[in-house]
Amino acid sequence: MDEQPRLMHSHGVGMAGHPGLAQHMQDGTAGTDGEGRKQDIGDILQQIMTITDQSLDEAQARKHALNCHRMKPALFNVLCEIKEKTVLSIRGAQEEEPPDPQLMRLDNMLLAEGVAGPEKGGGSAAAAAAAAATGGIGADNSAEHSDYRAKLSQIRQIYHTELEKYEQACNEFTTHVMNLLREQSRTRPISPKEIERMVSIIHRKFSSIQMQLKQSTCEAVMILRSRFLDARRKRRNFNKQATEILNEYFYSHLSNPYPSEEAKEELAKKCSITVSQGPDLPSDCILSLLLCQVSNWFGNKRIRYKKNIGKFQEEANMYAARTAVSATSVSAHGSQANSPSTPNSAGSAGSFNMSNSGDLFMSVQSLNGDSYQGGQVGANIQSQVDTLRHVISQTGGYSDSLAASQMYSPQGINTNGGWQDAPTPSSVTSPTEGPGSVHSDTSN
DNA sequence: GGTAATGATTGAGC
DNA sequence: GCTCAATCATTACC
Repeated sequence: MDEQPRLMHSHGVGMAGHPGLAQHMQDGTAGTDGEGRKQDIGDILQQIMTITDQSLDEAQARKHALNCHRMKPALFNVLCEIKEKTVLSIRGAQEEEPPDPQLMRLDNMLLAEGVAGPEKGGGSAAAAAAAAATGGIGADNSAEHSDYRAKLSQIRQIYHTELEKYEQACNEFTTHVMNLLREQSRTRPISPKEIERMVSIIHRKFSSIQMQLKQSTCEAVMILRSRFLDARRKRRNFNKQATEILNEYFYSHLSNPYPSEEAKEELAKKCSITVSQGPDLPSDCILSLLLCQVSNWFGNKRIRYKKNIGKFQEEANMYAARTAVSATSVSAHGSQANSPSTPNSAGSAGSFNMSNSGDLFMSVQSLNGDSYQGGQVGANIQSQVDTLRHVISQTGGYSDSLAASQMYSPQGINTNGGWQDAPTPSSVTSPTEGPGSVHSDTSN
């Protein structure tokens, strides 16, 4: 063994910091040749101090030599003594810490957003809500929805990749440190508890890194969310088709442009509002948003129409004419008996007047006995009645005295500024009401 | 850039 | 809870 002589004749190292070792030397446990032993110990310590500077093979050999050194037990005892003293200072640091509330919050959020935990279309509700809010009536929302999901999925992927990396690195490092400590336990006193403690320290360090990752991920999700959800005011105009459908309904129900929940739903579907939603979407949430859009539209329309009827006249004419045409075709193919206000009626209504109009409404009611939502026939009749009202009001042949103009302009709007036909059955009154009063043909 | 149109929001009233 | 009215904020058009 070449190492032995080198160990024995290395330069000395001061022992001032190791009184325990001096004690060993004094009490003769390390031999009788005090100076020589001192030199030995100095050499050993020097070897230990410089071991990291050496190559791996060299260090390995040196380590082996040190382990086999006859002074090793003495050094080990000294180290044990030192440890006895220092271990007191680190005692108490082993108490288990309660779970970090911030970490719990982050975990919960990531779980709620679908970033952490099993992938089940997490965040799709938010995406759908965002898409519905921003895209609104039209086909764009599904695109936005998928865009949101794609980005969320990207975040999720990055998060999991990084998390995996951290965990792997943590495990590797822990294993490495454990091996190192076990190895070192041959030359210095290391208890399994200490190894355990070291492992927990490493885990804490890595978990703090993980927390940073979680925090960054949460921030990314929040930014993504806000970009979609805060865009609620970033409105988009409904597409032309949707607007036409809504307008058609509005002008064909001008006397009572208050669609019921079912009608709104129907309109939403008609307008292709139905979001192309995944199987995991909460449809009730989407539906309520879409219905809200329809309600908003009608609310805006009613007010704006009422405020400036003249401005909407042309539009009203157009839709009225369109409805009349469609009603004609419907009645041509349908039962005449069921359509008292078919275009034929309209044609004969060249001499349409208010009283007739009132009678007509009553007959419509007696026929249908329901609101416009009551059924297809009722809806057709209602549309035709409203159309007739409008067409009549627009025909120049009528004198100013003709109440039709009062009916249409503003259509069904009472002196209080509201549509006279409150959607309550009680609003259906005697046909002998005064001129200008519009009987509710759409009583709910 | 100015302006009209329009979807959304808000607060009051019922 | 719904509607109205006012308003905001954005878009579309010139």
